[in-house]
Amino acid sequence: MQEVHAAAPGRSIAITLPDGAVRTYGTGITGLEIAESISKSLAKAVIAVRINGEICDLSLPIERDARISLIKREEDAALEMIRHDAAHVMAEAVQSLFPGTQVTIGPSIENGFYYDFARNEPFSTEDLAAIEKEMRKIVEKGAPFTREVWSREQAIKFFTDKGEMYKAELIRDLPESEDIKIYRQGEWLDLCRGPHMPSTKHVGTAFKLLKVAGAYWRGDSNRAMLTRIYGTAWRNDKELQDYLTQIEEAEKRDHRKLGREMNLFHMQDEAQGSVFWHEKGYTIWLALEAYMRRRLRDADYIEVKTPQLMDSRFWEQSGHWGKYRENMFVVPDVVPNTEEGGKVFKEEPKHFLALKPMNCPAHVQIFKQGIKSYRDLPIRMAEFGCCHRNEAHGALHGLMRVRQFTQDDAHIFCRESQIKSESIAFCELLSKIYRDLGFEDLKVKLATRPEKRVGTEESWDYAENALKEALEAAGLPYELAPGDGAFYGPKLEFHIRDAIGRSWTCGTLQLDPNLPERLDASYIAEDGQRHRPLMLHRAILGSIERFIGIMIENYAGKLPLWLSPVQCVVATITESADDYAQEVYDMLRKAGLRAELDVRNEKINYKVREHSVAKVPALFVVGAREGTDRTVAVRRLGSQDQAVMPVAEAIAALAEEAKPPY
RNA sequence: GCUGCCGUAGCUCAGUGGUAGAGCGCGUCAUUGGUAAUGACGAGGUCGGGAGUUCAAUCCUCCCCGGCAGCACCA
Repeated sequence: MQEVHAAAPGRSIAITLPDGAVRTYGTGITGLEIAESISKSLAKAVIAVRINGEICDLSLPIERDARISLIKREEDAALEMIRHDAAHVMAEAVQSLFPGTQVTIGPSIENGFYYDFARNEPFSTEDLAAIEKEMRKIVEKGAPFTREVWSREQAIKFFTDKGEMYKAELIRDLPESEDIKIYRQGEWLDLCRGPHMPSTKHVGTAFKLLKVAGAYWRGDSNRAMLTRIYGTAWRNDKELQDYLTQIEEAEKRDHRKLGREMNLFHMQDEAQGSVFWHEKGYTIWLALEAYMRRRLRDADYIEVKTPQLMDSRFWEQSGHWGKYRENMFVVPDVVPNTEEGGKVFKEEPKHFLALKPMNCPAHVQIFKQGIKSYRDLPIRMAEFGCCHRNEAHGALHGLMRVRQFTQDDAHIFCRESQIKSESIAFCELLSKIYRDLGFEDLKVKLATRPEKRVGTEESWDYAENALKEALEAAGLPYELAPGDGAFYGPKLEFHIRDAIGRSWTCGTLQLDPNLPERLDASYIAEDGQRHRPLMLHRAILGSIERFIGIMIENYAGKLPLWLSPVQCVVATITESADDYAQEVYDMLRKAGLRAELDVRNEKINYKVREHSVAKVPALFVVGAREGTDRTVAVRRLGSQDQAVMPVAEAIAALAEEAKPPY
């Protein structure tokens, strides 16, 4: 809030600068005037002022003693303002080029900004060039941003009269306590919380409009679809260029592109959202799964396998039929009609089966077999469970969002007193695994009690605390996501970013006291009575499909040796080395390595290039010399040189390196 | 699902109201080479599907399917 403090006129105030120096000014002094009083060059460079920690307009009169710091363009804080101002400039440009377009909201975002417009005919990519050109004109003009405070009625009337129904709605919804602030830039004005830089000129030239997309008004799919224009903006052209290059580089890592190039998997229309794993991709899968099994076994998990297809009665009990059905694939339990050209089903189906969207209810069924004692707890029940979810078409995305996926799922049945130790053990297991798999860009969120919830405050305190302590014990930094927990319990979310900067949830830990109740799971405690176990849902990779996708991008396709589908290629230089190459290849296979033999009639340059492009980590080149000496010329991916060494030694070294992290 | 853009050979893409072209890949032949593309020749496409306009549609219009980006959803 840029509050204008009431103060006696003519009084002087003490301004504390970041270096601790205290200067005295008359009340109502502005950030800009302070800058001018220090130096002319500073006054020129400064774009905003931080007053008591809050970023404000340079023109805002300061009425009380304050700590201030002047913000220059070079600072990170400036970026956000450049982007915000760019959004305003874009809105002005759009309204001048396309009269009748309504403006709505336009914030700065990571790497740029957007503005949502309402217009009968949505914008297309072709409009971007013209809008950008107009923006440059506005920036060039350099109209000052000036701030006004209007009365609510005046503002609503003004925007309503202009036909700006969205702005009027925004104003109506502002809390009574808030000033209605209007920022002018030349002829144009907008409702805005601010702050802004001194003029449109300060936006600079390092911006670019990137894409157009639809976006719902107020993020609500029941409301109007607006047109959103995205742009990026930076301090200078170099930063802009770097960013654009970075986007290009990221696109090269896209797992969908690499998956095709490396022959890992494909997808096709007839099975949208499901993956055809090719041999090479499935090799990665199997290696990863085998690694996970070892980790799970060591952490005292048991592994199970549960049905794909279960009766709707079962899903009614679990609650999925009521709450999750729209995401489920439902199959009528009827023998199909075989008459040619006839209906698929002769009779209206009365009974239905559904493909499982989750593994938890099935795990509870296994838990319920026989009578469990408190001595059996905790039971850690794992499954590489294949689930189907009928995701919206627009949500599907390569391996990241699919309709059929396999979770490294597990449910821990335990008593309340075991939540803490189980959560700690889980976080430790997870961070060990993420480390092994090469993940550093990990974001952890602790989602706490939402407004609508069940359970007592004490149980929430206990559960949230348990998760917090688990994170701390595992040394994982985290952010709070207040109110984002499930209605039945708090949860941890482990987010990993993909190449293009999108964030995906992989691991998760959720506390669920609800499902055991619904499905009537119990154990016998010391008191001889039946008690409800608690359930922890947890996954580390999340979905194996998604995780492999993220790994491909994380490593830009250059997977560590133990996960590489082809670990070594033996490539010959001349035909005379064919027999020896075959021998080397056999030795590699015998050493347990995934090898290929390339005796094609091609030049060595060609072979080296091809296997490098295919991201094969090790290349054993053999010619006549190597055959005679029983050596190989080892060339590693990414290296320009090669090392000639005895074949046995080279294989032993490679085999050693190819051992999984566990 | 919503908005916009897109759909041409296995891949990346060019192109035109008169039923198509390049590079890579693939095949054959020649070449036997020393660490990121040897050369020649050849095969390969109902131009996503359907309907309409037209003497004529890959091209224009409409519908459908799919992909991409964002939104919504999801975790």
